[in-house]
Amino acid sequence: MAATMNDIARITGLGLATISKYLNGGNVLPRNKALIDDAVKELNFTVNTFARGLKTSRSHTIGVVIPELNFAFFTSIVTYVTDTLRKRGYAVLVCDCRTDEKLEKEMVGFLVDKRVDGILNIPTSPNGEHLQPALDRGVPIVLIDRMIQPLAGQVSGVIVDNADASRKATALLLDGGHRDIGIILGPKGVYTAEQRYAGFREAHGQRGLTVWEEGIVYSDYTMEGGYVAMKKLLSAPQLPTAVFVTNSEMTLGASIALSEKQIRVPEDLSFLSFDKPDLFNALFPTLTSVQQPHNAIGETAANLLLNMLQADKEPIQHQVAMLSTQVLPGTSVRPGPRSKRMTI
Amino acid sequence: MAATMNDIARITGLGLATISKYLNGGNVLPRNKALIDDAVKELNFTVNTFARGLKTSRSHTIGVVIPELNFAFFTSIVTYVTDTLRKRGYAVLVCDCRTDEKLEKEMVGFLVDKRVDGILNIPTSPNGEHLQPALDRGVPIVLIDRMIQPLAGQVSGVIVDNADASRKATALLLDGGHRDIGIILGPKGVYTAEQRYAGFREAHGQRGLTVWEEGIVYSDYTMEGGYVAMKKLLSAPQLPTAVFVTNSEMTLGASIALSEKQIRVPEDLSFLSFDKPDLFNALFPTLTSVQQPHNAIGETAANLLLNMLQADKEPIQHQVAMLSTQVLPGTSVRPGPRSKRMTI
DNA sequence: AACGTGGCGTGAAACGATTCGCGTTATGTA
DNA sequence: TACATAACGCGAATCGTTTCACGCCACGTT
Repeated sequence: MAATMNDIARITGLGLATISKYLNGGNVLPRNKALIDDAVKELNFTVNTFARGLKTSRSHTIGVVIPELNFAFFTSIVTYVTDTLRKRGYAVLVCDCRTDEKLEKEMVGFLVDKRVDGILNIPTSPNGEHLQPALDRGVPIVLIDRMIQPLAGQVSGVIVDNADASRKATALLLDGGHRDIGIILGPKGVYTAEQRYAGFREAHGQRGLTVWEEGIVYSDYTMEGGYVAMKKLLSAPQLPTAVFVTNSEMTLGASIALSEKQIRVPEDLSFLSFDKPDLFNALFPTLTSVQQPHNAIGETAANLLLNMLQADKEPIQHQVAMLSTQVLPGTSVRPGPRSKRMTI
Repeated sequence: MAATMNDIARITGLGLATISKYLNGGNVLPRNKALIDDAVKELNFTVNTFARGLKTSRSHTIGVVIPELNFAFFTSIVTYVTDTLRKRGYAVLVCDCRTDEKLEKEMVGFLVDKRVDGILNIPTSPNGEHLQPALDRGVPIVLIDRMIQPLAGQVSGVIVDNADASRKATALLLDGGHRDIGIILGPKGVYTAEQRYAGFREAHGQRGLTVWEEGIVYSDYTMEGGYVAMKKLLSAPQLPTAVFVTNSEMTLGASIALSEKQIRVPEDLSFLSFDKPDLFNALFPTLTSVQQPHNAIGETAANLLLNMLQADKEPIQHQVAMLSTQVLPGTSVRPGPRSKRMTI
């Protein structure tokens, strides 16, 4: 049914090799260019990706494995990644593993069987075992957002400097005089949560201050979790003077808890978020936040992978790109009661 | 490098045809089953999808084109669709066209070139031209959430009865005595927005009531849009006694506007939402809403497509599945001041 | 005892591109 | 004019499955 290169050869009178060469960007006489172009249009020809793949062993398809498609940050990354790859002719197979390690492993296998040229992964499993099938088959891998130490040297990665981001955010609060700072974190054991926690402590340490341990709340990066966590902070005997929420879903939940309790920001409480999506702008115009460069993360990851695919024979150079964040000033943070707590 | 069926044939001493048959679920002597299984394991063999595709012209890959990956409803559908399809061995290429008709068309072409076996589409373009390349090549199509009349008979579809849903929701308010009802709609011209608008009018008409025209606000289905729209309703000279928000993003935005203005639900205002995600439960435990069966929508769409793929030679029977919604009772709606407005 | 039947197995011909190693032609130089 | 060189074109093999058309064998039936 569909037209093949043989049909084009027949119509144009050219050889297969010539047509193939032209279709792949090679040099051909102008007359033949035109001939082929016409024939392609007339027959509505497109290259058969199966046949091409069979010869070249390349699918021009990339697999993306993420923990949850419902999380704004992940979705955003997927969008940028997909855009960048599609512009280079790559399609993207998206796999949401529901934060399930078993499912994640299954999906990597699935993608490998589908013969993807590379894999992008925001890992759920902390140890990286799930990627073994891909490594075994030499499928290039780029991790995003979360590192896996045991895999260093075998994969590339793109992360933001989470500890630094958290340090900067905390510093803003501490230097504003806050001492009783609440922090709502992601799940214990998740790379980003640990890093952000570390930065929080470091900022205190650098200033010779102790951390207000009661203010530390581990949650789950969901809107609901943020809501519950904020409620918990607000119902404790001692209230924080500032709260740092470490992702955008939780920020949404937390802010709903705030307005429920009629707590004014920043009059009653200073409020700082991690990663404020664009659509927060109208809602929380004053919100101070740490911004992750979503676009850059996605593009960098895609480009890193594309480079690995280019480097045909030379041994691949794995690298980890660390992107920096910036604090986006708002008015949701104001000076706190500096004197309230003692320095060490 | 990778093992092929030839290797298996060599090791087991069997013919290619036998191995192929077994691998595709055919009957083979138990002894040979074991032989093949062992060899497969030993060689770490997996079928080469390129070669298979070349012979069968099937990629076992489905393309999904949606307007925005950042919208909870769409993402949710993608998740269910992907799950259902993966269980049947199909991979999913996800394309977010950013509500851009030109991009949407481009993506359909891209998917067709990638030789997807079928396309699932929540259409952005209202006329369906963008699907022509797929139709020309006989790629089965299932539309989701939004119908395209000119394509009737050429594609299948899965929608919910939006008019009915909206009618039921509106009826709840009207029968509760509300007359000045605000409704926050999606963009004019978008299928679901029009349908929900129609249902809103019908509910009034059925009761011989006139619509409070000032309460109709077209927005854009975003959180930000819902926020702005609600603010607009609240700043008009005459306030609504109830507001119906027609998607979940806008509900979130609208409810933030409400708490900003310290408007209590349902004391000051009755509030009804369309499609409340699970994670709203903790935040708005009392919210009354119209529920769309996300899971069923995704599964039905996937299954409809799978059926079309099965029906190998017989002419495909196109059908449109219309799923129903249900009103999930909460306490965010309470009787309104029945007498305030006159019947016709 | 002859014969039909059904279950399994096999060889070889596709599917439609890419690519290697050569041939042919045009161009520039001595 | 002859010849080196570059530019371009061509034929044929090849990638790894699927599938068609048979062949073989063991049964059970009459």
